[in-house]
Amino acid sequence: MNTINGIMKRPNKKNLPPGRLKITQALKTLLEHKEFNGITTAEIAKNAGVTEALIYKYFSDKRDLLHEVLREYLENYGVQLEWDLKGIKGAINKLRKLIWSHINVYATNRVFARILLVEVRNHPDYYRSETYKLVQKYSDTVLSIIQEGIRDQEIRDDIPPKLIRHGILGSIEQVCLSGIIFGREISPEDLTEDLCEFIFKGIERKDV
Amino acid sequence: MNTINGIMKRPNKKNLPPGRLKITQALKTLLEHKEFNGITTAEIAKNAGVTEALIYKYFSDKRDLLHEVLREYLENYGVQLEWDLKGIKGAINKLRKLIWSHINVYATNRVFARILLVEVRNHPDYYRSETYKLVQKYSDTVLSIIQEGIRDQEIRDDIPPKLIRHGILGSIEQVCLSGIIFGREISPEDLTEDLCEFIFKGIERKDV
Amino acid sequence: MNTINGIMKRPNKKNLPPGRLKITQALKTLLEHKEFNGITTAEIAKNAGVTEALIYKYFSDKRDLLHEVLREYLENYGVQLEWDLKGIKGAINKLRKLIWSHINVYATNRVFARILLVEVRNHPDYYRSETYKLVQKYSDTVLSIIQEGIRDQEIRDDIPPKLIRHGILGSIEQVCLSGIIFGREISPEDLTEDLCEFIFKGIERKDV
Amino acid sequence: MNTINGIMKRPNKKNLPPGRLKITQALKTLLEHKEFNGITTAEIAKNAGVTEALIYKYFSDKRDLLHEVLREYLENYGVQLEWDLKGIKGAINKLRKLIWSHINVYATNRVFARILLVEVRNHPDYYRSETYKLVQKYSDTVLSIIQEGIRDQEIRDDIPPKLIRHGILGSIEQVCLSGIIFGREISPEDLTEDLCEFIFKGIERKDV
DNA sequence: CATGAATGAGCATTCATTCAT
DNA sequence: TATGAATGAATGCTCATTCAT
Repeated sequence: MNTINGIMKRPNKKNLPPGRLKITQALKTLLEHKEFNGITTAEIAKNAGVTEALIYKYFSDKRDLLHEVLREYLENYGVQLEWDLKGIKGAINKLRKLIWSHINVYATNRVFARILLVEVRNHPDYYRSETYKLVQKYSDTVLSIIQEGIRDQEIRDDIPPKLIRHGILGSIEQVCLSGIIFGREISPEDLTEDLCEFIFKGIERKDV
Repeated sequence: MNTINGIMKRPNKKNLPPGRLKITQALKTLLEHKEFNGITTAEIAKNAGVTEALIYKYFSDKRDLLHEVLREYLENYGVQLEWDLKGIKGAINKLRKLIWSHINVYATNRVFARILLVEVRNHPDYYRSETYKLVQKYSDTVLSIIQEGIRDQEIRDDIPPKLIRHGILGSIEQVCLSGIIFGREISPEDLTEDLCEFIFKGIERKDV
Repeated sequence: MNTINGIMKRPNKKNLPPGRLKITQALKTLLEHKEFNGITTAEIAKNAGVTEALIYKYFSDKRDLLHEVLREYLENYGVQLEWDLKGIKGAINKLRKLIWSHINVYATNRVFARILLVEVRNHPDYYRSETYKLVQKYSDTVLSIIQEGIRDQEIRDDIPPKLIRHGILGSIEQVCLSGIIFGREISPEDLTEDLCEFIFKGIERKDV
Repeated sequence: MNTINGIMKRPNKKNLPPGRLKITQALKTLLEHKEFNGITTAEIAKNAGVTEALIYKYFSDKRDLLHEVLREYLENYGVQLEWDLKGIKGAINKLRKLIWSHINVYATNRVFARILLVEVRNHPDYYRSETYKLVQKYSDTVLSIIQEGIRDQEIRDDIPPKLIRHGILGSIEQVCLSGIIFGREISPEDLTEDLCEFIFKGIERKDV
């Protein structure tokens, strides 16, 4: 089977031009130790072994390149999540797994986490990008699990589903953020445990 | 009495040159909406209504200006804290008030909080600055309250005091950080409550 | 034959980018009337008909540009000297020709002389530059002629060869310096005559 | 007697304002280790213990300050020379003493020498300054000694006196310049000896 | 006699971006 | 598919100089 650790290889990754791949890879590598604004196009090109001009052949500008890198991460996470949720029954169980998956991908992909939480957030062009739609799609996934839970009477129906979603995603960010910014360890298991205890106490339906 | 909200006006603030005052004020204002690296000296000067050169008459460079602004905040908070702790008895009670004071100053001075938590932390020159000594002084204050608590048998003596301090200050940062970065509300009362419950359960001495 | 005054045209000169050529040429021209520190990058760029940024594409900084210009001169002189020494027999005769060549290149290339004698000398980065190695190579050439002279019993063997070299090169500088700084005429023939009389009287071996 | 090493104290030196004295002294000190263009007004003021503004109370600009410092040296040298020539008989003997005096003042006052030989020469405002008149006066002194020598038939009358003067002063500069620029020792006795031998052979009248 | 406050013009250097080939 | 050459608009910072007091 064409998988690595349960992650499907994207088939189109193969036929992307080599220069393009080198560029995105170079940015990822550089982002491990520097913040995006501190990285120059010259640096990216040099690390990629291509010329600066090539960046502008494949990406409309420097931020667009960042969005594309983010998109790769998001797509991988999308595939991963789909895999992770397979065979799980019940909305609460699905949410628990999703929370773990989310925290885990932040814990193991600091670059991904940092791009999403600190690099793109304050820039309006991000919200207009194609990449942002992937985040919205993910957001929709979370919402539909919650709605499934309400329908199946696992989750209280007196809190607006979107508020629940906001609570969940906000909490995840909150517990991960300082770990990401200050480079501290993030323990997916522990954080998931703490978070679920806290969240589910509030949203789970107390059967009559 | 010469006070505002219990904060003594620094008498020397009056005889600082007007240009200097305008510059620090301009930076504070700009920091409300932009991050430090995105603010240019030209912008600061224009907002202050002075020339760029004047910045370098009063500050050795752009970062030094940032440190000076931070110092003003720190000095004010130092005075405020001293006031706040007056008349409070018992280490636990003092710590509770200190935690509230700390969270409150972050909640009401977002610029202060952002400088301290995100702008200066990664830059080594900060740790060599005079300003950093104020932070250390504050850190010492926290430590001496903890030691007082241990001595008076309010606080467990089997955890190293510095570890307790690290836990307290780290928790404060953790709960405030996402509020600060994403510009969300911070409720000093609620956060203090949550935090104290969590912290004091761990450190308070169970009387035999 | 592809020569000018016996100097081989460097073949790689042709395929240097035009902008780079324009920049070095512009600096050479400006150095005829101004000292290096008084020349701004803006001036260089304007004279070259390029933008200031291009200077930094080809040279790491302003002084590096100066070193590159100096290197061109040194390389040309190196080629010239090799040519000039061809077919000359005897160390004393070679030294005489070398002295004339040296003085002559100063006399005809004031810019070259001024860079070498007044612009780079006091700056430590020069001594770390690649260009400086060319000067050392030249220095080695002089030394080996002296050693040849000692071996062939043309030159006294009771003075350390390096001291002899120091005397020769120091004298050349001394007699040329005021001409260069005050823009006076330099007569290679006369100066060589005077210098050789003085130098050779001291170092030539009196046959027993 | 009101002298130091034979140099008359200028009586007006006493009633110059202290700030002015501090400024000129500061520049002299700084010139020992840095070139004039590399010295800032801020530096001068700081070293003098006064404010930058005061410089502009006493001097019209930075170069004017330099000229004033030069003037002090020139005035001192003028007084010294007058003293040195006292009681000497014969133009040739006077010239010899003058040459020694000139070289000696360069040897013992590097700052003076450097100002005169490298700092002011290329700047047209120097030639319009009051200070330049002192140099011309000195030049006149030399000329009149030469004319005295011609009149007394000590010196050849078939070379224009001004050409002789040019030769003498030019030679002095020539032999001192490299010592000054490269910071080498200057030996007044030896250089005077060499120079006089060379010069006097050319200009002395061979009696029939 | 001296200062404190402020400035205008300029400096070397950087960087994302463009375009003809 | 990729490059080499070039740029325009800043950027942080410096410095001689002015002027009211």
